[in-house]
Amino acid sequence: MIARVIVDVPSRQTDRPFDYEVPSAMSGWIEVGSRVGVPFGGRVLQGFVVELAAEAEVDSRRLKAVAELLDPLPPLLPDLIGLAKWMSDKYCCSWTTALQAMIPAALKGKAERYVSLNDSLDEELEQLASRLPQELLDMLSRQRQTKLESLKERFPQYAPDIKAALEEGVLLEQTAIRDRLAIRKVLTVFPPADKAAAAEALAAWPTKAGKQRELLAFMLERGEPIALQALLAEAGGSPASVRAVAAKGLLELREIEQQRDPYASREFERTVPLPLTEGQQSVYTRIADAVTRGEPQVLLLHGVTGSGKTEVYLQAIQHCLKQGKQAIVLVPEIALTPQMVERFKGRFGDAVAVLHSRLSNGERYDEWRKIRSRKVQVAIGARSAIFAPFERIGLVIIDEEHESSYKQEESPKYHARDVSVQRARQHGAAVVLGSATPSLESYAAASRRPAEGRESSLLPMPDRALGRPLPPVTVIDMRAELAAGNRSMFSRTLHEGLVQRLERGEQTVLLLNRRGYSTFVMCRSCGYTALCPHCDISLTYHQKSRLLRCHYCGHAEQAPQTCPSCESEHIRFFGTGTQRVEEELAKLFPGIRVIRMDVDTTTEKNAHEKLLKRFGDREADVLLGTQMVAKGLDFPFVTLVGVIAADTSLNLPDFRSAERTFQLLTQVAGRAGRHQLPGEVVVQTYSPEHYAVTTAQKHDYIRFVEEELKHRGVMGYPPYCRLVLVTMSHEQLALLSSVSEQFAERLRELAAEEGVLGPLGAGLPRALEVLGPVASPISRMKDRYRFQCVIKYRGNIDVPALLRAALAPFVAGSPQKLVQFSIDVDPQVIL
DNA sequence: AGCACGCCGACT
DNA sequence: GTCGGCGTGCTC
Repeated sequence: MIARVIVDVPSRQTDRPFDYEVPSAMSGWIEVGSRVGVPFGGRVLQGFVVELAAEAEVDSRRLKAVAELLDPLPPLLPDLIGLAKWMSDKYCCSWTTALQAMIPAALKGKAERYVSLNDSLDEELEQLASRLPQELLDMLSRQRQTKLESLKERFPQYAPDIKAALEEGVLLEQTAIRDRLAIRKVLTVFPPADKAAAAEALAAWPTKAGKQRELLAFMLERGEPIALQALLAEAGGSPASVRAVAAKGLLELREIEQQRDPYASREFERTVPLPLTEGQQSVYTRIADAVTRGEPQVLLLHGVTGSGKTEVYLQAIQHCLKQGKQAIVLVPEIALTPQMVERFKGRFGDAVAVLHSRLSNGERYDEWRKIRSRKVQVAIGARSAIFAPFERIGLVIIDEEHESSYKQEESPKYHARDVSVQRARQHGAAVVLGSATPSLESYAAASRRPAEGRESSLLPMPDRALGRPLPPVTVIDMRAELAAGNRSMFSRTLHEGLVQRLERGEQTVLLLNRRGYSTFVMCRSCGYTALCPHCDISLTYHQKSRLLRCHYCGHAEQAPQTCPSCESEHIRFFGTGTQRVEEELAKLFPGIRVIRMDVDTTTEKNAHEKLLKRFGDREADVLLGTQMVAKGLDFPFVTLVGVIAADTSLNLPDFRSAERTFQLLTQVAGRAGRHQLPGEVVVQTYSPEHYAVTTAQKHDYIRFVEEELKHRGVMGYPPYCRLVLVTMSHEQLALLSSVSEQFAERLRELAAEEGVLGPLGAGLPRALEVLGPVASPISRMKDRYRFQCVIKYRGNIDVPALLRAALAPFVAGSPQKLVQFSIDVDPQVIL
């Protein structure tokens, strides 16, 4: 039998299956989706079996055999192998890059090379002693297999001799793929087996080594095993002292396996389905129907904030499970709060696996294994949870489908929404896109007139579940505030609102639209700003470490005391916008309790959750933060939401800036007055007449869409066309400039040959434009200059194929001289 | 990505 | 004359 394998080399030339003989011992085990180690170009690499065949396509003399099978249960399933191929076609990445995105980091094995003595060659071995140090030979005879890497590390000067001995065959080399991480082990200290002897030893303990004595006494007292770390924390002492006691045979120290379950210590109160409102019921029926029928369908659930979308999801999933199928729920990373997890665990208990970036690699691996081993039927997680290895998916839910975090910024630059639709197609599953502010793309797709005899795929839920009205939104023109002599960052209305909440003991959420604010350094005398020496971008000031850091390349330097340019002392560090707001709040409202949530305060593990819990327990009056306070929070005592500056995101030169602003305002407004107490929203802006602001004020999504569609149509942006962003980079500006011109020219030629080159505005059903090349918004990064082309097209054009053809002349050559191309299909930001 | 093969400059 | 630079091409 032949296995066709995609090897883990992400290059264009190796982006195809290679044939391998399957050894008979593995034949029952190897399947499509198996992870294997295969010999490839003189070394062993990890790869995935993408096909099994009876006959090889290459000459049998060239055929090699699979070296090892890495998992008893294939980590991938045939449908995922196919999905990866689809992704590599659509997003112009290699097949292996797409495959890698589907497995937990723990399974990204690397080949390790081992060395051992060739025992069959006695004479030569003796001769070896003259060339290699005794210590090295001892090491080899002691352990049967020694890592080549560690040998090279310990005996760097003998590297050539080792290499020669390997070539002669006196030393043998084996390769094996080692996973990055296996089952977790914890060093644990066990109390003495022979208590009496230990007690005796303790009594007769010499005056020296008092710490060891203490440790032993502690363990005798305790009588149960304890993790080494915990022992040191409780009883003091060092690992060395524990080892010393263990060496005397009075304690035992060994590793024990530990199961990682991030939620193991938590009890989740079971909940039962709530009665649905009329609006929820009809939406539920449509979804349940689609799941039952098993036809792939995409439904857009447009429900206002607080309309009870989650309850509909929960009951739809329940229906899906009853059909014997599995369900995947995608949420934006930031929204996967304990509140959210609790709702799913509360309804489905142990049938849920939770996958999010806050888990350690090991925890994520264990959650993933629950899915693969069929122990759970529901997976909830961020973007990559769409690759959960379920075999029979009935329902995929994408909550807050408009969120930009569903697009992966690194290769493979996939959009989880599009991947979901493709995966659902393979399974006959329904996809439910849920949002209070659907993306224009999804809304346009869903509101197209349904095919004959079909119902619309747009499911509106215009009413709030608890019957609370949407909160009134007051828009404050900050220009008028200034004219009236108010130079504070709080308008009089917002100030008054805060005073009232403090008096009544209610809570306020303050949103700072962080874009536009930054943490840069500027000299007030000469205007100098600190820039990264490797990237064309200002450095970010980190208050904690007093360092200036580059966001893109990691460069860090001391923050200067005086201006490096004019030596003035008027150099200012503009802290995060939230810090400034916090200071202002403290000044205006002495004694106010503020919880600030931004990148600075949420870096450590679970910080996000702890802060929210404190706010939920009413330990603070104000929750102040960036975008992260706008999403999915539900606190009954929040009656005021203030947006400090609505328009910072409006003025960005990106075609989605109005949409982003509308979404943000609508989302954050939805945080107010969700329960018994009525809420109110104050939006401060310098552009009160902008349609993104006025429509958000009226909670009028439809009106916003109409207005925004007009603009998109005029400017030629999605959903009227599709975009591909090609970014090219190189150290040498001149070379980059010439290559990028040639590439754009070649692309236009190829498009012309296909008969599709032409302006989008001419009303042709198929048209493609190539804009640029121009310098990228960040024109230099990590010492490489960056140019970009934007491709706009409409109609059924195989753009990836065109791109591949246009790239062909530029992929050969030495890596140093090669211009790097990065292709982003359906980019979120082009600026 | 590595690694071998192959054709032109500065050395014993 | 040779060692080594890295351009080119292949890996089942």
